[in-house]
Amino acid sequence: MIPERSLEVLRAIVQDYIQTKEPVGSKSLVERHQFGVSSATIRNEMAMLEEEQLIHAPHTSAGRVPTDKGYRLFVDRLSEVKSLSSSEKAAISNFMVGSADLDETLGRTVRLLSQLTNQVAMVQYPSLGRSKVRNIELIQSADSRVLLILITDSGRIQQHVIELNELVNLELLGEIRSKLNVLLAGASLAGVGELLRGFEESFAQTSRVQVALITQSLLEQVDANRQEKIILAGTANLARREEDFPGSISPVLEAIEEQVVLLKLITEMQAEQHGVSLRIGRENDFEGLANASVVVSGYENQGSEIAKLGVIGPTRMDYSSNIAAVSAVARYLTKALGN
Amino acid sequence: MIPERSLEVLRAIVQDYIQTKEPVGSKSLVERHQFGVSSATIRNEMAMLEEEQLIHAPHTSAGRVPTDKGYRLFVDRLSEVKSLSSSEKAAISNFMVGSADLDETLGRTVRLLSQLTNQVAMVQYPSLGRSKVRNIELIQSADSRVLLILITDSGRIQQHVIELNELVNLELLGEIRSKLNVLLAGASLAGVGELLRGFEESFAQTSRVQVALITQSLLEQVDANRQEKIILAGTANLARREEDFPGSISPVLEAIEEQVVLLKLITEMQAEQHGVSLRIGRENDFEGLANASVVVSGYENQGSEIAKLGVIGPTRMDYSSNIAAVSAVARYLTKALGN
DNA sequence: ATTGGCACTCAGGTAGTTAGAGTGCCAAGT
DNA sequence: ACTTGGCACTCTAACTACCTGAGTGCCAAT
Repeated sequence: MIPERSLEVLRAIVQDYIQTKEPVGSKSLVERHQFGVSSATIRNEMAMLEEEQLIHAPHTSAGRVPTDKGYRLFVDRLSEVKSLSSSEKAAISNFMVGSADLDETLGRTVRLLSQLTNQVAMVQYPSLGRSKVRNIELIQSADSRVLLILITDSGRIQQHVIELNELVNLELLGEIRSKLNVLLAGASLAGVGELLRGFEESFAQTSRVQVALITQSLLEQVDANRQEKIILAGTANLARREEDFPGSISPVLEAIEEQVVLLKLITEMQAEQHGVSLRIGRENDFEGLANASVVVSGYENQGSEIAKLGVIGPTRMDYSSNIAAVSAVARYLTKALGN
Repeated sequence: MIPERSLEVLRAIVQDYIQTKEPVGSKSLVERHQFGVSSATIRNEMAMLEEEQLIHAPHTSAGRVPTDKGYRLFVDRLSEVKSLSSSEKAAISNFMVGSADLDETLGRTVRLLSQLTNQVAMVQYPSLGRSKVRNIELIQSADSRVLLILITDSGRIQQHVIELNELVNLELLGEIRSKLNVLLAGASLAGVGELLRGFEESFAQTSRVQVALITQSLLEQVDANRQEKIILAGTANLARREEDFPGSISPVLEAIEEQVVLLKLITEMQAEQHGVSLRIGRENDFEGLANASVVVSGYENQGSEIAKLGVIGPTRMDYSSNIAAVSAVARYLTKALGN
């Protein structure tokens, strides 16, 4: 086991490095912190820590910088979650006021999070996996087009335009609509496919083509929910931290622009402590994020997690405050969705 | 007037500079182009061009770089719009295939444009100013909530959730819905406010609160359309061109993240030639875009312009191809919306 | 008007030097 | 068994000096 004092030294190194952005040496360390010992002793400690791969010297005569492993140990065992300042809490409450609309709520949330952390913030749209159908509507939107609207019990609304290639028959549309609702109301999205099997056979031969087009589109809607969506804010914060990314920020920008990558990342991450999950540097198995850390928390509706939100920043980020912010915003969002 | 040959020299300078990213000197100029004259003559020409503020020397013994004014003259009088390669045309056609949904069409368009140009692409959502109401739907989305859907003749669908604070009365809802449609179908959005005046008075006293809530939300919907929306793609392309932005890319990122700035910019720009409008460097009166150029074109539906799209990149961009791409994509989008 | 020639300028690269921060290790002290 | 002062050593970053080459402006000759 690593002795207590070594851990203290590690903590000090991480804190100083985050603050000063300079590799930290033994001398400045004893100056800034009250260890009861001399720099030589600290040097010995640092040699141990280096042995353990927790810190690393960029070159022979430079100070030490935490490794990914060092940061990991720091967040797991050494850091306390800062509580938010009252002005931050006020900002959160203000942001959340008055929006019934899911799109708007999530939009506000992501901007809030990016302002709070000064990092790139992301919010995943609620997964519909566990949702249920509340209502299905079919509305004529042009001569030969129908608008399909799917409302789920989590309040998510999904719409899609269907091209029927022939004039819309309003009577038929009404019939399809009510039959669909009778059949599917309350059903889980996962079960929709099964329930729809053979659905068009309850219609007259001549209508079946149209019915099939509609049910097919409905299935696509349900399926489209598996490939979820993420919204981002604060991309400019990345550029402002440019010097924190050796090389260039462009691989990071590319990674976060690629929804697929982000989604994969986010869904792989499982909550650790404080309901927050994080990946540090190369723990992200995506190359472009080798110098980035990701802090993520789930948010809930009706008691179960429906999606995630979080921030992305340089490995040298202030983990304490970012974890606090992500976790707080997730809680507030959960609360906001509760109404 | 500036003599013909001087203009030839300017064109050569712009072309070489765009290609090599190096200030271009008199000697390399005569090597790369067949002017029938010596480098000394070119030097004289260049002195004239510098007099006219069309080019500029970063320092005494360096080559010349075009100024904003120089680029402007180049695009206005010297550049020919490249026609797209057949592979580019193919890419456009492919991208446009099969999407009836406005959201999806615009999403594809913006990604297409960013791939085609290797710049940051933007697409503005259609302005509803000149649109007309096609259909209004009211759907119960929870016990005390109603989903208001507004469909316009440009195919745009807008939705909003209304909290009624009491149980939804389905019969009343149906009544409101049909009366609204009778009243507003075909009306221009601008006229909706006028038409709704006194609308709730045709309902029983007890219902008026709910009716008012709904009409109010409808008006907000219409109003919300004045503050338009822009979607972006290819932000990572900025970072890849980092060296083209003296200082840092972060002001540029900030500018394009700020929808308000972009919208102001876009709406101020009026079509010049080839239906394309551009702002070069400091012609953008926004400071953060001092080293950026913006290429914009309008796209149409039913014969009139409904919104704009374009790209943003460094002033040292390939104007010919970008203008060609923007203009082509705008035309294709217009065509796609025609269906 | 064009051109070859020439003196001049200046950024950027190379090389050498220095200062300072930091290290590892050892022998002595507690 | 730790701790510590001391010391030799290392390496980067910063500064200097120097040089090279690309490019210029100007002038006298064509």
